[in-house]
Amino acid sequence: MTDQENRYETIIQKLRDSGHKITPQRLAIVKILARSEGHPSVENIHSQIAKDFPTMSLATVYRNIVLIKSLGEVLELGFPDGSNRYDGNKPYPHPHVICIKCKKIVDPDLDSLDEMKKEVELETDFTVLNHRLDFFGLCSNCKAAKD
Amino acid sequence: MTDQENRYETIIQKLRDSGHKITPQRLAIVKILARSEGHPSVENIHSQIAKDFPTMSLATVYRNIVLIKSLGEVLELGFPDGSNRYDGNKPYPHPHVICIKCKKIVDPDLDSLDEMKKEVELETDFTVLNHRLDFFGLCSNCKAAKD
DNA sequence: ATTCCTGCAAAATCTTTGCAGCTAG
DNA sequence: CTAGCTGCAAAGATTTTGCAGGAAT
Repeated sequence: MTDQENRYETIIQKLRDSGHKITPQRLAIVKILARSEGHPSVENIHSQIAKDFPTMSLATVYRNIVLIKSLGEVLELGFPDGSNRYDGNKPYPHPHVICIKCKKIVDPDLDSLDEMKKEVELETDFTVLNHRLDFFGLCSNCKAAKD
Repeated sequence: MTDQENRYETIIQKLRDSGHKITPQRLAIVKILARSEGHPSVENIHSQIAKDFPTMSLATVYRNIVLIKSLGEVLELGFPDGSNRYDGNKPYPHPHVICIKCKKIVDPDLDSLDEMKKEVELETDFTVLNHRLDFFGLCSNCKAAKD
């Protein structure tokens, strides 16, 4: 079973377990979130579904994202320009590297993350529960481009 | 000269140099941003000024923040709940540690930051230009509190 | 004197909510 | 059946913008 099928099943199961109905709209949203290809926005999710399901409403996308967020099965990525994008494939906090030109998002594996977290707790006497680590820059393609 | 007086002079000078007028409203906003005590929000800045200057408008606060941001002299901190707060005292990217209970924000010095940036560039082949590093948790006071 | 700035109100986003009808279980 | 869900439209919340009068230089 692929990672994405696995995520899909997990989210659907959590919805069932918490007594929520599995509607076609909900299913379509979960399917896209489980894949989270390119970290979709609300608009993006809505328009993907609206192709085959013209009455799909934005409100339903918003409501379902709130619901799935409350189950801890999707991560909301708010960006400096105010836009939000979502990750239901890796719904736990993790670092992102974002190309400011083509908007590509890469998830790096950073060995130094644990160390940094320890350093934060040591220096500030906080208990760290969560984090948000984003690096912005140019991807290899956009660096090479002429314009 | 204190750090904050220094920031105040720097911002005012940048405004003059770029041909902008120094109005009383602008001055009041810069004064608060230079200090950035507790990392104020737009509402917060506006209401502080409105005490002594009742006609002060929110639009003017927004317009001046856009201007000062464009000069690189204030950092905008967008939070997961959609709120924004500002730092004109340290306007360059730096890590934050935020208490989810009392909303206190601490700026830690992290030796591991350089290493992490290198690790990101090595692993992703991006050129990193900017970052946004926030840790969320409980500060020592809130950890100790009973409720 | 000019040019830029401000206050006000309207507009533009983005997200949430009330309601009446519909549907999954 | 019936609790929960959806679509629509209206309401919120936050930020931006057009305009005419006013202030800084």
